[in-house]
Amino acid sequence: MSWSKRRRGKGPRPYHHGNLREALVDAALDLIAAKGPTGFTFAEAARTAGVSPAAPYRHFADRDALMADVAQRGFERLAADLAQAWDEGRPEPMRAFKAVGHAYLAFANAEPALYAAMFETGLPPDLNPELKRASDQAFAVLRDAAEALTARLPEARRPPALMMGLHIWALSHGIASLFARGDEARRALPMAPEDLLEAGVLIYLDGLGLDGRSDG
Amino acid sequence: MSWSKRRRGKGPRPYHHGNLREALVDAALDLIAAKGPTGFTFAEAARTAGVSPAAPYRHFADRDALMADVAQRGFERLAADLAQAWDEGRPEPMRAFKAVGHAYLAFANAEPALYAAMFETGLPPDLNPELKRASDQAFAVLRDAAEALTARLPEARRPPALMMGLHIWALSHGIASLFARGDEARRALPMAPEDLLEAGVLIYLDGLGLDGRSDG
DNA sequence: TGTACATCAGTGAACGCGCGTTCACTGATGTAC
DNA sequence: TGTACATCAGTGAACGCGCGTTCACTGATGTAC
Repeated sequence: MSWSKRRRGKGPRPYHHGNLREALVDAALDLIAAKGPTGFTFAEAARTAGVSPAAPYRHFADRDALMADVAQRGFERLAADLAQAWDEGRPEPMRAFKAVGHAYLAFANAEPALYAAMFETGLPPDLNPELKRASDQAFAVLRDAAEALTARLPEARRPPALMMGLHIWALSHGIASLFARGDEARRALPMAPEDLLEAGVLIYLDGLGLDGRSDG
Repeated sequence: MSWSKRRRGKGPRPYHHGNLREALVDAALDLIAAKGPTGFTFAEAARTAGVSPAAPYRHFADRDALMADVAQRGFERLAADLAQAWDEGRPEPMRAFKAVGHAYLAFANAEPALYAAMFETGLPPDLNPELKRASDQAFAVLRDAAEALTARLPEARRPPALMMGLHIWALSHGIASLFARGDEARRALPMAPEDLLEAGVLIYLDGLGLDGRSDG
């Protein structure tokens, strides 16, 4: 319940809600958390936000539009979290890179509702330009980090940063969606997902000829 | 449409369907392919199978039970495909291991409906014992293959086969669910998903000290 | 080979329900003067 | 400061619809004798 503040007033609800768009997004997040990204209706989101079933149509064309908005916010948040963890490679690229991995899993675990909206709605990722841009922006952090790390390698043995970014994304997403998700579809794992990811990334970096243990 | 044969007769449908359970599973697969794993109702599956909305209750307690059955069949098929690709490491473990990776992606791509039923229903993976067993059985192939490969390494540098199996599964699943899925939620990729996976696995194996190019 | 009967897998009507969406409306707010 | 009015975000009733599930039923099948 950390994503934003909720209305706390106890008096009669005013005729104008004031921020229904945000309230609907919050309602969607609560409902996704409770029943999954496809387990509730547009009317239910309205009810959860405390308005009539017709009210949401002032803000969203339909349920998909609401979900796309939620997914977009998710990618923006993920991009921000990853960028903060990476911090342009400070204080040291290898250490920052590991922080990015942890940030990815932490996001999936802390915000299962957002994560589900981003990856499990079945909506096409380029449904609208804003959604695509937000998604690209999140991936760009991984790609930039990969670029910074591979720059250490002699050009002949330097892998494409795009490919490396995709590998890291796929491994992170695979671990997140199988083992680190915040809902009951999470699979049991005899270790911490973070440790599984870090071990995998270290082995991968070794394979590229980058010493993942170089930061001590 | 490869998963099983369909009724082809054109005459009036007999009172007894004959194999309604199978027909409902087929219907579910068609509907998942068309609308996603949560985009249809129990009644719609009945209609698709050509029976009254009450008929499915003779075979499944509810919609979740039908979906769990579909998922279970999916894991059984995946386990069989992976086992066939691995073929106990023949003719050569490294080559067989790559074949397993390709088989994984081929499955996700060829059977998006099954894949979605397995991983995107939101149902807990241990909803029932048969489902869990089928799922474990599929993973066991990856684990066994990892065990065979790591056995080449001196004991001191030998990673746990369980961990290695999980890494391979997570990377394969990540690539499959982001880039190789058969529906419109697939993300564009500037290369073949198979190549992305193979490159990633090769780098990973290099990192373990296994020469992934050893089979020529 | 024929028949009586048990079993079983379907039917189809029925129920109450919540859905998505539309519509004319109304109450609150902001602003021009 | 007061008032008229445009704008806007909500209401709530209404519609037709398909849902999940239940029920008594019926037609087909298999088997005992």
